[in-house]
Amino acid sequence: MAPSTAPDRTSLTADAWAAAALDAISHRGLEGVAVEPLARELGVTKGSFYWHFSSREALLQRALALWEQQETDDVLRQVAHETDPRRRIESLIGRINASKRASRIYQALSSAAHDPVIAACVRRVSERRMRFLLDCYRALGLSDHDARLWARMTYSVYLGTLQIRRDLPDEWPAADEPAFADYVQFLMGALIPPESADDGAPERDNHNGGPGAEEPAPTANRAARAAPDS
Amino acid sequence: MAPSTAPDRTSLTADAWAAAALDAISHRGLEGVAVEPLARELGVTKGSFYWHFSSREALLQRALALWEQQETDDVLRQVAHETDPRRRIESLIGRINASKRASRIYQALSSAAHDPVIAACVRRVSERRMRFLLDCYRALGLSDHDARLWARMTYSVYLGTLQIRRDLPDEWPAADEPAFADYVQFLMGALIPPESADDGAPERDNHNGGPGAEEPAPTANRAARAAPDS
DNA sequence: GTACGTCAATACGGTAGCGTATGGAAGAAT
DNA sequence: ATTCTTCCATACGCTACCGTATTGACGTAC
Repeated sequence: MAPSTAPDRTSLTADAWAAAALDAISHRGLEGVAVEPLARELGVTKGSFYWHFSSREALLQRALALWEQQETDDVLRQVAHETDPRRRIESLIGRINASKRASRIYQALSSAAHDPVIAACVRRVSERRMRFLLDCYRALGLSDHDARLWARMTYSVYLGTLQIRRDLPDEWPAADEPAFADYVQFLMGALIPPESADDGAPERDNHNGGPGAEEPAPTANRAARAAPDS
Repeated sequence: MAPSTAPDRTSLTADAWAAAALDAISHRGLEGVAVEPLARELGVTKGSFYWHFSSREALLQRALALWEQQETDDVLRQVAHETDPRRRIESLIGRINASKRASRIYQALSSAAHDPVIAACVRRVSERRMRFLLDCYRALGLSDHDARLWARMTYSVYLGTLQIRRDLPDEWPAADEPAFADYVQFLMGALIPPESADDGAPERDNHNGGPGAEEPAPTANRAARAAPDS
């Protein structure tokens, strides 16, 4: 009878709970992750929850793991196919208007850094993003020092834009307005160092000639780790 | 009884409660603003609170008003004396390392935008900051359109830097390290349009690899330090 | 069928926090 | 001194949530 009511009545996986928890975070913040309200949303009761999880804390940890994985997978899928570092940066800048949900989760977690578990998770994600940018700028031929300056600035712009989009929605143009493409273009000019005419090679080959031809050598090029969100 | 840390036992003003609430926000987030814990911290009981305020909501509103006022006064006090727009921007950039407490409050409030009252307050403060930056860039001779591009980017860098400082403390240099002044100098080169005031496009002839190579902007040298205050 | 594992409903106890009711101490006003 | 106002303590009920215990429905193995 009624084999397909609104939710699948068959069962509930732990990941379904974790996904619901992430949703709650994005909508109501971290404190919105409460067992009983979540159970109501899922059409079950606490009895179900405490079969899958030992505590609310366990749910949070699973949700964090899910988020961390999604966050890295997403970027890998969308940016990794691009090999030219300049285009990688451009692609990242162009994705500045991506998922509101992802940015809400990120900001909620970041502002809940009292919890050391959350803080460590946020830190790992941030480090991966930063390292990705750093590698992009190094691949442009910048020194480690200069690449760090540029990466810091670009990542700041990225994070700050998420904030502006939330705090000043009027200030942020819709993705289909010309002002949006306009601003993205402006950023691409401002956040990518000039060609530096004397240094002709746009992509300076790696000093380690080894895996130059081998495309996915993971040891030499860690630029395939992760980066900003979707 | 038990005046543990009570500075003055005579009485308690509503603003003292509001200040304590802001402190709680900066340390434990918005949900850290709870009547009974705050009362314990202040060495009194709920009886006192509900004499001064009608509800927790009223306390939050008062705290928000206090924050909004402090936030605007702060900037006015520190930047208004500067009249040259270029130096104003430089001064703002130099204050990027200012109060950790203020940035924590800001981020906690921003990530609690479910509450429309908080959202409106955050929005007013953000609008003010943005307008201030906009006026700075306009005063440099940029068109309204271009000034908006630059202001957005600079405010993004500011907000994003607060995030990085929290999420990646290792990535952020201490205020007394040379790397800090270094980065601030880099930002001043990147976030202030070149002197040629007739163009607004983000084309630059400055800095291709950081501030070390050539002499940066002519008026950039001080305002490169600020102290974290809490 | 019976037995067992899976998943969930129900009922219960416990805690933290909000808000109210009431009374009381201390100074000011009379 | 008596009253009034200010400020706070105590005690209470209420709700939301956490976590546990117990039971039951349902499928599958035997």
